[in-house]
Amino acid sequence: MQEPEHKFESIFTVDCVVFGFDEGELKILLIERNEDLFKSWWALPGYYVGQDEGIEHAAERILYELTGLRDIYMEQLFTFGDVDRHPKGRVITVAYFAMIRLNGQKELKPVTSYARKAFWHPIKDLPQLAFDHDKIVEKSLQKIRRKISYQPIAFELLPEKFTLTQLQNLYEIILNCKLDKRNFRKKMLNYDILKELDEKQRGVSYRAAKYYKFDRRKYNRLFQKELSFNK
Amino acid sequence: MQEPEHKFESIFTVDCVVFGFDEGELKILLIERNEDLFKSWWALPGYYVGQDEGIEHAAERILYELTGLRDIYMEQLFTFGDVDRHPKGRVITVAYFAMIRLNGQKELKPVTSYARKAFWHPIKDLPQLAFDHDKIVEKSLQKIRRKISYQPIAFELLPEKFTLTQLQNLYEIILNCKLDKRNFRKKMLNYDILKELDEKQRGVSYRAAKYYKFDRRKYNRLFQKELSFNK
DNA sequence: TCAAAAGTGTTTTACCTACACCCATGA
DNA sequence: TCATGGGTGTAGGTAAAACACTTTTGA
Repeated sequence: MQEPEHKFESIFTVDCVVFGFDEGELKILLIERNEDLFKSWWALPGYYVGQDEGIEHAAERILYELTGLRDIYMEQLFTFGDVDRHPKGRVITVAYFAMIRLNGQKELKPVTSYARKAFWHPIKDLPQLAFDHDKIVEKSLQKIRRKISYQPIAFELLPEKFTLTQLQNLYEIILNCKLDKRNFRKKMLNYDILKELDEKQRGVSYRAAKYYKFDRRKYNRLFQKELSFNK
Repeated sequence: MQEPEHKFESIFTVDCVVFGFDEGELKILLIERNEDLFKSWWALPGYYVGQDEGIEHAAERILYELTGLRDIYMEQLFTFGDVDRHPKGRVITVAYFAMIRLNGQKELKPVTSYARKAFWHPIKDLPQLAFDHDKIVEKSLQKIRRKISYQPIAFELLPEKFTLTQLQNLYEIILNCKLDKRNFRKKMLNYDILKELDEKQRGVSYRAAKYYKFDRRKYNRLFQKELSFNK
């Protein structure tokens, strides 16, 4: 199987597209690079995979180092390996995407030095990105658009308690279209994966909305069914 | 961004899961290895990615070398990089899957020497596979099961002309369940992506079935719509 | 009392499901 | 004429889509 002219070694990395939802906007986490290469450019948080480290582990580690968050919904997205994607040589990157709830906190504190800062950027208004990271972002957007319509990943982005309107806004932003309020509610509540709480919004100058939370147990049951396909 | 203890180089490869449909069975193409490592074991066709070769290109090249086929539907599946997936060191592999029409030909001639032989194996009855290739096969099966229900990739497996019953059989085999004949036909024809041909089966000792072919132009229109999601 | 968002039902339409018999063909 | 698979329609149920007004709250 070896033909030496084809065999070579490559550096490989992971890059993470971390989605958050805040101020009514879908955002992704970018770092400002502190390296000679693409110095001061914005880039996706990414890093070398360790010699004795699984890829998934590397992705989780990087996310932790940048955000202090663990146990986050995370999924492999795609592997980008164009010959010329890295100016200094062949670097193959495995992209992951993650979705986190910001819970109101405005800033995440990186615990590593390999980025000068980490900031949330609205997806609508991204700066120019280093390497082929714009391609990676584009692909991850396609992915969550498709995924949201058959799996309720949107909940990962919302706070523990949320109103149906907040949920609908999020769907509208991800799918980039208006949804009908009554139909949306009917459909969502029909899935029977939301638990209505006793609590209501407070301090709003309009009729207070009920809070709901996501019922992961019920969801798992539903998703089992979804996997068994439609006859 | 560099922290030397994390940076290292890895060999990387592509592996292809090539699906075919023949004798009423879903099959995948396996090679018999001719290397010291896993000698004489069955494995997915895979190979080192070249220094100046894109990953996708490598996948296409390998498929060509093993089957003589080009311009095949092919898609990146997943990247497998467990630390211990290769006994001789860290090898990361990008898996692709492909679907080809066998057109009645029983054998494909590899044009390389890195496999002793290449054979079609029924998916129901696979031999033990080298490395973690069983995991890769499992993942690709999940993928096509899901994909077939929102994209008509099944056509790639059938001959140019096919009967609705052949198409239904293929769906049943991939989805692993019985489908209702009338409902299946109604739904398929409703998609309006099949062209009815004048031709019929010949030489069969029962009522001859009409041949259809896949209308890629109409399909593309449909798929555009599908991508714009449901309000 | 006003502004702003919450909350609520019905009708129409399309699609999914279940189900059984006659037809055409070659042996 | 027989065996084999090809081919067809309908009724009932479920989910999606379209659509507008009343309610609650604080300022």
